[in-house]
Amino acid sequence: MAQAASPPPAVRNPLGQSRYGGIASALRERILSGEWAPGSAIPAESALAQSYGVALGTVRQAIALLVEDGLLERQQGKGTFVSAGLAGASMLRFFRFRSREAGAEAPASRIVARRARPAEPVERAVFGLAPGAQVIQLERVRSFGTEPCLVETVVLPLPLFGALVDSDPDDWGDLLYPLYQQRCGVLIHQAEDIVSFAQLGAMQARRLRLEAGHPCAVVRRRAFDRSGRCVELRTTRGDAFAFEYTAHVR
Amino acid sequence: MAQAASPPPAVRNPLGQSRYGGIASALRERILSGEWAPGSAIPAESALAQSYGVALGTVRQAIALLVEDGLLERQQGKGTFVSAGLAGASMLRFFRFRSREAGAEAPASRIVARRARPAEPVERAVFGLAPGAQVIQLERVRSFGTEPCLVETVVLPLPLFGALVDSDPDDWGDLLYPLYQQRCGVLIHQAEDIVSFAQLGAMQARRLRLEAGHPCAVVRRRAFDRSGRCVELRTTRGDAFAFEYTAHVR
DNA sequence: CAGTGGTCTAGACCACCGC
DNA sequence: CGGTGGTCTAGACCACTGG
Repeated sequence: MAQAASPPPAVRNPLGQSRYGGIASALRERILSGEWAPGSAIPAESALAQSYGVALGTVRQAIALLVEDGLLERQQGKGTFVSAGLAGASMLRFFRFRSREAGAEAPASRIVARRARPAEPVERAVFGLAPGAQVIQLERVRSFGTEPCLVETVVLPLPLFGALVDSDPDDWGDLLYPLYQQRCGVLIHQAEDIVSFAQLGAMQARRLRLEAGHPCAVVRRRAFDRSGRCVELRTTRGDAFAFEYTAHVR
Repeated sequence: MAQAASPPPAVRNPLGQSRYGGIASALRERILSGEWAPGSAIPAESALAQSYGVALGTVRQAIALLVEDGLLERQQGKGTFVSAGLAGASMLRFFRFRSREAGAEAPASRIVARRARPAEPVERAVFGLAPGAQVIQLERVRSFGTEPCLVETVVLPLPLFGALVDSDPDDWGDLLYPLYQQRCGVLIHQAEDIVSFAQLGAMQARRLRLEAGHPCAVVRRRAFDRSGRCVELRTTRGDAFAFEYTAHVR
């Protein structure tokens, strides 16, 4: 019995879904809607249990689902917090450059090109864009000190990232993901990388101060926001001999 | 039932560990000891709860831990089963060769060398071997049809894999992990891969029908059994330009 | 200290499976 | 149908965090 008073806030559960599943969905929507900012705490389990009219354990199962999704994080004795998303320089995990000693790890970033253009069919598909929609394409060089180490091509769907068109890239800082969040309200939540090897083209080689045809590691990334939409396509290239990637299998 | 009365079977919990943690450890030991064969069912949750003298929910939490570890698998309405370990061509789940479309089939395997030798210091360390202990080293070529695509060097601690010394490699089949399990009772449970880039040596190049110095992708794998011991070191090399590796980021 | 999440209990009923 | 895991309840106490 018990759904308590009468209408618990928008949880229609017995539709093929468990009650905690319904509560998880409801919480997910409230998180994505921005009701609780990333990094802030959601109400206590006991409060949620009461407001949804369920037992504590049920709300705990709902939260467990969202924790597994990476949307929430628990902290014993403190509370349950909205995840702050993928932080900084995750791309550098893949590359080991000798400039590893110094404390300041993130290499500097320089935008060398930016333009808007019509989305290609593949891009329309992954971004879910209508025919005729546009994308922003960025070319970017990352360097340790005076030494360039990575070149990147970044493609973003225009409707979402329009704020980037009008601002000065020199003000963007070294990391894109925090920029996405602050300027465009887009929080990168997870990504899929495909690693392969190729040879540098003339332009890329010049930017990296290597010869054309030099072996390079290529990381093609699709990045997703918290709702699972793909919101960024990125291709990163760097010296193959400086590349190393660690993965855990099951 | 039985053990109920007073002393639950060997669960010393209030020592920094939760009760379900203690039960999980106890179950882990019983699984690793072979009390229940891989693929078979463990006792029902209710039976375990009774025999350990705890509530159902507690045993469920213990089982959840082992499921997360990959040691157990639940099946609704049927039971909880001991995991059968990393199945067949797990190596190829994560990297593949573009020359092959749709081909989910494992490439054929040919052992081209096998010898026992003293373990090097690094190997003694990762395998936990005593000074003077030996290892088996295998050289292996994997091919699609008549076309070789991968060369592998596999190093195994001898005490565990002695059964492989006396048998004929032609009888081994294309996959090593099932062989380990059937001949040596070793079940590979998880692994760590390190991907990097190098150039082929003369011998490797000849086996792959490429020129020496040709760019190659290198995957160094450490594989672990269910108790977390490292039981295999493997280095796989193949044409860098046919290589592709997929990884999920958080 | 009060508030949070973490652990645990002893029940109940449901959904699924195989016979 | 009986047995399994899956969901849910309404309590209780513990361990950690912060003021």
